[in-house]
Amino acid sequence: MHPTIALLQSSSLSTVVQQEIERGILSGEYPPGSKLIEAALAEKMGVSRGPIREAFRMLDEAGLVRTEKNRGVFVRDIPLDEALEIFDLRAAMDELVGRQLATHLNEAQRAEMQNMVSTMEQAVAAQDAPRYHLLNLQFHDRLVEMTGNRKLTAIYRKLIKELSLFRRLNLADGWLMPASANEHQHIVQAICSGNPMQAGQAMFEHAMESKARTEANEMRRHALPSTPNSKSPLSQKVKP
Amino acid sequence: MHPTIALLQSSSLSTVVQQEIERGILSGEYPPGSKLIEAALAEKMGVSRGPIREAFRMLDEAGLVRTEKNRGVFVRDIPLDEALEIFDLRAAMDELVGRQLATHLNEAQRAEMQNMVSTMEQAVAAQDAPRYHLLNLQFHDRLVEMTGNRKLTAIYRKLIKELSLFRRLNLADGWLMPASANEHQHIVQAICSGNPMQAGQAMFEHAMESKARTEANEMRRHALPSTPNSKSPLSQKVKP
DNA sequence: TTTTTGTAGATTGTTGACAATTTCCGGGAA
DNA sequence: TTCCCGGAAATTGTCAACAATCTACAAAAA
Repeated sequence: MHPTIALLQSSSLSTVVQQEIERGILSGEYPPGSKLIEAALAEKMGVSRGPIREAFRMLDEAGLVRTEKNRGVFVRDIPLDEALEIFDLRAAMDELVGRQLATHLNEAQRAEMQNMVSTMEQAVAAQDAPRYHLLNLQFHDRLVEMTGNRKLTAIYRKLIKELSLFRRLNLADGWLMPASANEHQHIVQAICSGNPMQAGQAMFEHAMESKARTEANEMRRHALPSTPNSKSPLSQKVKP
Repeated sequence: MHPTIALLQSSSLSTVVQQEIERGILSGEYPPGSKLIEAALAEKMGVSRGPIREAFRMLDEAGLVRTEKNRGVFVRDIPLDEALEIFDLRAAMDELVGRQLATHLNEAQRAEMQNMVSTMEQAVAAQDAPRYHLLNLQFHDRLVEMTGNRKLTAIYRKLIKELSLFRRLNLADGWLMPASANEHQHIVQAICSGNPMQAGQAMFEHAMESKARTEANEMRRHALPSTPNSKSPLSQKVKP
């Protein structure tokens, strides 16, 4: 079946609107804290406000926006303490991933893992931080997916999306790339060794390293000036 | 502020409709697989279809219903394999709970935990299985809540709700109550000992016991006759 | 000056109507 | 009988209009 046809059959307007708004949020087009106006989005996407509102309810339940009655919906701004909580939760999930992969891993999966790791090492050698960041996300997402646990995969992805709303995340840790890459190598080794506890511990510690890095970044940033934000025509900054 | 006023300020129709439908689903009024009809629910609750649809989108994202385009929304029926996946995930989360509680636990929390355990032991002594089941849910929910990790708490509760949709869950394990109660005592001991690894392991193993019990129940049930279901005026059974 | 009040505009909350699709059911042919 | 094909009824998808609420700004009072 043609992909476009399949898409139109399975997805109503609410769904594609939801995906489009979600894309805008994750890409930074609608920054955290900004207000999403039903009428403006409806006109931009050429639909009425009904599907927009339904999409808002999905995004709210997914944790990407927050709704205030009679005031509107706003892109969520994850506070530091909540981000740290999410890191703890993700670490526990990653530990489970490591344990399960270590117990049943086939040859194709082993090859795929090592392939991803060497690709990331190339990015490190090329000093390509953005590419490394992307590959890192893909690596961990794929590992979770390889467990075959669909609920685990779904929730893990939700957590990653929420973490991406913690804006102070992505930058300024470029010089830590080699350390992170080494940890990945260690993870793959532990998983392939077939020792669940060791693999789980490697995953857990890697996740906690990521948490510690983020927290340190945040502490350092507390002394720096505030960053100005661009204003999108569809979103207005809410008053501070 | 008066509680009624605060309630009316925070909740729109979509929210109370969502809670009401959710209550109906979890209470079994709308059994898994049954179809939820917009117009019928709208008339029953005295609102138009708009809020009903918005509530449907929330429930869909929460995993309690499934939506098929142009066909309607159905109460989700969790298959056995997905239930087992959820058990694995919950075990990992419970392990995290045990570890965190063991590292920082104050006196009031310790007393509360032991209080809950002895209440449950009374229910065991009284052979009151329904009461024990309720207390068990409260015990684990409270433990998660005591970690202070809001995201963990929210996701844990979502998983519990989904598991309650796995209908073959609640019955026929009455004679295992003493074993479960003993495990609880062991959990509290481990947490109070301040050893994170031991506490985590106790929680993890308790959760996995629950998984094994459920799986064994399901295997046994495979040879039994199918159970007839009552038909609600607002929900129609979908064809098998 | 500072605070309060009132009004106009903007935005969200809700509803009912209409279009599109699916489901149900009866009739006819193999 | 069984299968396949209409057409009616039921149900969902979408939209536009109206009501309720909030926001912003200016005028009036302390």
